[in-house]
Amino acid sequence: MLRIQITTGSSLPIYRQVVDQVRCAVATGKLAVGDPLPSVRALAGELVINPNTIAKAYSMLVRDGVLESHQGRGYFVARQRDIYTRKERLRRLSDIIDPFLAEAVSLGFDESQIVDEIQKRMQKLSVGRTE
Amino acid sequence: MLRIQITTGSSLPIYRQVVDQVRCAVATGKLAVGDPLPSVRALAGELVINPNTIAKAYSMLVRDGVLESHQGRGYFVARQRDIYTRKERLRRLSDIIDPFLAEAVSLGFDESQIVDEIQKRMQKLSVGRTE
Amino acid sequence: MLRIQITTGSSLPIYRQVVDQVRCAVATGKLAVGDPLPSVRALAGELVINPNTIAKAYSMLVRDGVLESHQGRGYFVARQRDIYTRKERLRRLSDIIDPFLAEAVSLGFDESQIVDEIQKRMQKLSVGRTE
Amino acid sequence: MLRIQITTGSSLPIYRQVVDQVRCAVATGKLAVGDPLPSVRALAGELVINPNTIAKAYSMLVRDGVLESHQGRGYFVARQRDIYTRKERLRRLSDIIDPFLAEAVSLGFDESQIVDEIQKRMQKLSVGRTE
DNA sequence: GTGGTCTAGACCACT
DNA sequence: GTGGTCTAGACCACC
Repeated sequence: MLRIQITTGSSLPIYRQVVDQVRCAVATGKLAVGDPLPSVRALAGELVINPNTIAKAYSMLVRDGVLESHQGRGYFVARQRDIYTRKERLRRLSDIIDPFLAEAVSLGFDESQIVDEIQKRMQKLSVGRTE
Repeated sequence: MLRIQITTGSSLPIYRQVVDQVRCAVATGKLAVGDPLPSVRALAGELVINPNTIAKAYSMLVRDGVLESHQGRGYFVARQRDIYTRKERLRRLSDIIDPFLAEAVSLGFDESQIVDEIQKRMQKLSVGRTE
Repeated sequence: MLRIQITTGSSLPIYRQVVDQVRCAVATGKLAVGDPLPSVRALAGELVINPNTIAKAYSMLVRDGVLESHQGRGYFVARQRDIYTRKERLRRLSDIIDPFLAEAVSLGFDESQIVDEIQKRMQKLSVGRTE
Repeated sequence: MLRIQITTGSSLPIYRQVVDQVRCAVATGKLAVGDPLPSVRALAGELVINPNTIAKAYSMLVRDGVLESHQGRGYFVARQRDIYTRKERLRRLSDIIDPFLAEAVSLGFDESQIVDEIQKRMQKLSVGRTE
């Protein structure tokens, strides 16, 4: 069962932390098609946050085709399909790269430092990978 | 004089778009130390947005040491200096790396693709650099 | 909960009065790490001023690392950390010392009187310190 | 003849820099009663700023009883009189001490460091003192 | 309920 | 003309 962790000390909203972690787990293979997710109430209780926040995160993931909900049984990883064309995905990537780089560069980091830090972070994400 | 472009309807707030573009222009040398910026009212008029929005963007850049304001004269590019400690800069970098990577990974990109795209973008930013 | 007082009609802008008082409260331990601040709207209502003015004060305190904001929950005292380099802190100190001394000297006070008064004030600030 | 220096790189408005320096010079005895000041046009030309700015500074000093203007001859240091009572002067001092200390303390400086820095600055001001 | 963004418009300070 | 402060009020995102 996926282990979700949130940091209340972050400026990133809680529901986004949940969405991002589930997406990452699916993208990296930590969660396989058909795997169940923690129930809304269980997860909300464990993280000591409002169940509505989890429900919102899950339903966004359903809307995006990452999860499926089965009435009375819970949420499960959906069969993945490429929703976006390659071009669309690249456009979305560059949309988020530009503000990220603007901030990083003006913090005084150069290309190699940024890439280094990204590689460090990616390795942490990949730990526990099942695939 | 710097040419700023914004897209209303983006999820990125207008004032952030302005901040990012000014930061990039300064970081890449398109704007040099002492260069004046478009006046708050002029830029607001040109972009057809409220002057307060520009004022907010500029004042954030002042707080980050990118610009200086001079009452009655306008905003100017400040002499760049290290205002944040190394630890603080790393903290801010990691703050923006995590949501960025989460989004990129969930778009289906892997580490090498993300790094590739970042390197491409960085090269484009450097083109036109004066210093 | 922190009690903030402002004097309209002062030459010091309202948002600066708020910033200064919160800073003092945090620096002297009257507010501890994690303590919540009055909500933007509640404080604005209590002081009978516009919420935007409080929002401006709080967001400056966030940029200086004194507070943290959490969407939908409120503002909280942040874990204090050194965000500015030693050089930058000295630069900021000298920026405020010169106009302060110019004013004090022109009021007819000499060095020892100014230092005396500062020491008195500092002792008052430290009274009530918790840590 | 008094030598006035302004830094356009400061956030302190030019007219305030002029006012403060004249006041300091008078308070420390660098300028004695009856001494002439540089003419508005001469000083404006020397500092490469708008004559109105100097005129404004001088007329504020006249209003405060620091200078006297003699039609066609220029501005001169006025016979000093105590405009404010001791109580009033102390009130004004504490008015400016509080925001100053709030900022200094939250920059991480303690009492001895602040006093040190003030003593350094005061020595610089006193250099060239005539009295 | 909370904070975040943006608008429209006023009045003041500075050059 | 420039920026700085403040108000009033809207709409959205988050919990």
